[in-house]
Amino acid sequence: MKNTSANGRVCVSRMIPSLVHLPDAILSELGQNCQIRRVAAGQVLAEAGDHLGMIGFVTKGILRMQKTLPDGRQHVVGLLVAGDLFGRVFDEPMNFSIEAATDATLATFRRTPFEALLSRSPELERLILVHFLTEIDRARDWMIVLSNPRVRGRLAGFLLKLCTRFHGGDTMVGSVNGQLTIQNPISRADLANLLGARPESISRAFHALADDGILKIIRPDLVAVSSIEDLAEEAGEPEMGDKLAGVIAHRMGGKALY
Amino acid sequence: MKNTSANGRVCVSRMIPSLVHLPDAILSELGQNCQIRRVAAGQVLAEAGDHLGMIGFVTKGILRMQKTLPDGRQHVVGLLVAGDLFGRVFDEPMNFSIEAATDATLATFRRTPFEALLSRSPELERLILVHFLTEIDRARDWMIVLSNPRVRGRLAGFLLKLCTRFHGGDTMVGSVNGQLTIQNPISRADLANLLGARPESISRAFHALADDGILKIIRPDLVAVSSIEDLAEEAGEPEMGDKLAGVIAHRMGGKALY
DNA sequence: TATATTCATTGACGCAGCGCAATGAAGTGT
DNA sequence: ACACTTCATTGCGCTGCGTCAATGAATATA
Repeated sequence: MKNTSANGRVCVSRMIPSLVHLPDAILSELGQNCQIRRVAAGQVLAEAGDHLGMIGFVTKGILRMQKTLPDGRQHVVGLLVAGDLFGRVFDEPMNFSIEAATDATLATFRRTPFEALLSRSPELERLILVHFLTEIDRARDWMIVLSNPRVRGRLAGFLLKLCTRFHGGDTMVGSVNGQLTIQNPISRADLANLLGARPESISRAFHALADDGILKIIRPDLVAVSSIEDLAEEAGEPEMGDKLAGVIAHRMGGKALY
Repeated sequence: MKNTSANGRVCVSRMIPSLVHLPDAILSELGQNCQIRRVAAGQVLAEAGDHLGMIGFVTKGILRMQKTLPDGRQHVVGLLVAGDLFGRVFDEPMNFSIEAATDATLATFRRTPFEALLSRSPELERLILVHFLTEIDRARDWMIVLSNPRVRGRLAGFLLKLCTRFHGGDTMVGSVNGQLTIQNPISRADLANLLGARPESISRAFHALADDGILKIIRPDLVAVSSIEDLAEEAGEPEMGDKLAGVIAHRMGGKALY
């Protein structure tokens, strides 16, 4: 299950592109502690309350952070995709459990050596700091999406987010017959937990959007968006529609949107 | 309006207790860039999209981070209380506007010197990093509260949060006749934007909790909690009730809960 | 003191979404 | 080919909350 790379340099900079500008010495040291780990969909990586002894970067697949509430509700507070980072840099226990939403590949580091390295490398610490800063903004952006009073609106907001942040290997954002296609990487149940709704409501919301001509449901996990502007309008972020429409118009093939 | 402290050491460590353990040299340097600023309730400190040229610590009062949506909805993504930090450490524009929810006092630093100091002081950078780590967890915790499908539940969750995080000078958490009293520092309208509801629903939720005997409404901004356990139950976090009940039982006078 | 303004509250009504339940569709194992 | 499991979809009744509107209470302004 675990597979330590022979060459730290290759391991780290290839698996985690965001680290590529770090000094060679740091990369090499990181590589010595790096372990590649593959996990299957549904596997639990950490439970809330655990003292997770590692820091992990997602290199492939999608993880979900969630909390199971006493009343049985399960709520997803965020998804982790390639390039994202999880685990606690310091001593506190995890506040949320982490599970693999799809088959995934991780690059993990034991916490203690990683923290030591963090203390010695201002570059790495700065990089991690910036990472968490953007993570805060993402969380708050996500709160805005979740604040939409209608399930339809939240779903539309999520689909827009798929187009921007969650594109890439797992979430295919493609183009068929000139139409934008979005592949949803997670199940209806996960989506329901993510959007604060029930699976039935998610299903109804999808078909409501389809009835309004905003998208076409090709498969349960694949939709073709007829009008990105209408989708953004439904999400309550019309300006995002114009921005995306421009980007998509100039995009060919599988290149990332942003 | 602005008032530069003569003695940096006093300014910084007195205004921002969390910095007290920093080396004297750093504190002194911080103090040279520190400006104390008082803002009145309702004042706008920054708009979304602004390149705010400063880093600010809240020393008194409450700020709210919010976004005005194209459809007119206004959503509060978080409150900032004494000890909290706002502004962008690096170059990106603000994603949210910041307004004073109450009269407030801030300790502000010009961004560029602050960043330079950050680069030279691993201690400060570590402190900031840890701060943002806890901020992420708070945002996600808050998402859990907001995920509660009923307005009553979200309100109960908010009141619990008042007991833990938002205690202190502005949010009086007191004890009258053996009952826990909670003073709500923000208006019904703000609360509605914070909890994703309308002011009328907030009002109804308060009175519904009162009808169920969970709390008594003394004034619109002051409630006496009859049973912290019931409140936690309503919020969907019964274990939090037990924890708080224990803490409150051992608490006398105005000492902070946590 | 009288008036205006802001905020909290309460009522009436309609609708969106939840809960439960049944059906359909697709994949898995024997 | 079969049952079995998992997931998506659809129907229906119920309820919480949004919406619109009016009233009350408290503070500010003249």
